Amino acid sequence: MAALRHRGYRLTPQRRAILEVIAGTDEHLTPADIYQRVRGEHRGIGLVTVYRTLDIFSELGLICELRTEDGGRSYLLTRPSEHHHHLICSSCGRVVDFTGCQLGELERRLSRETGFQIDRHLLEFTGCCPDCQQVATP
Amino acid sequence: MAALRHRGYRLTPQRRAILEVIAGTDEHLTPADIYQRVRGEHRGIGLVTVYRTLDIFSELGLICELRTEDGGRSYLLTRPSEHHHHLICSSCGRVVDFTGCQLGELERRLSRETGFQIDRHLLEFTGCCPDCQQVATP
DNA sequence: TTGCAGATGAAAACAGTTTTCATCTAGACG
DNA sequence: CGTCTAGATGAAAACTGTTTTCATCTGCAA
Repeated sequence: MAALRHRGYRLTPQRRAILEVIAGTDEHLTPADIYQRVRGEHRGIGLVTVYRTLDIFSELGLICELRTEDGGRSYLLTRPSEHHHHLICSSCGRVVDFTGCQLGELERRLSRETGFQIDRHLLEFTGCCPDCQQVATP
Repeated sequence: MAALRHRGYRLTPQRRAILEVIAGTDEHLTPADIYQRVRGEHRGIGLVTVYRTLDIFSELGLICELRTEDGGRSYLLTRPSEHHHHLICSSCGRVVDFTGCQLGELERRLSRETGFQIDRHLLEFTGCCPDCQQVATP
């Protein structure tokens, strides 16, 4: 939260509430989800504010944005602050972070072969989490 | 194109034109791009038809959909029909396919550690292609 | 040919996101 | 403490990309 002030942003109750909601769960939430949850304790808040705040948080690296397959977006508290990727349950939407992608070698190979100067990558695994496997196959 | 008929879809001039446009370039095109190009030779076509056709083609595996960072989508002829990923130039948008991601071991590790039953993954490298590097640094 | 399921295009509906603008307020300063 | 103001907010409107609806058209099997 102090990060906000350091960058010249104000610390408003709305922003505090939004961050609390995101920090209070390990699900990934869409802007609409967040809007609804924040409204519980903060009646008059507008969806616009949620969008604006998410932009700021994500620019500051406090939260991390992920794109779902259908083009929607959702947000998640940045937990491991290091470089990491996501493992997503296609059934319940649960997201698990993992580190250690070991793509350095592949990146070097591609760079050599194509001449691209590679500066980032996106890796996502999708599957069925243990809980959902149980439900699916009784 | 025969793939269409085999699956019970009709072979219409609109569909032919759309596939031609996509096959005629190695850029990835958004629905709007495709619409515009097809209109050149096929005046009355509607954007709706483009959307519907893209859905079909992509379901048939003729083209492959990719999500851009800003949530948009674009399409590309499926060139290597095997499992492959993309290397995208962040400057000009050029897309290069590559195979051989060697994520099998990582997938097994994750599966073991998290209990997820993993069924697919998404890997994308982003960087600056050789042409754009030259333009950027003269 | 003919018949008709499937395909098309126009317009309207929709969902998610961004802009605009008048109003409000966090917090720096006196 | 108040005061002041750049920055923040909320409501409504605008926008963008996509999907639905529906009346009309057409590829193609018989």
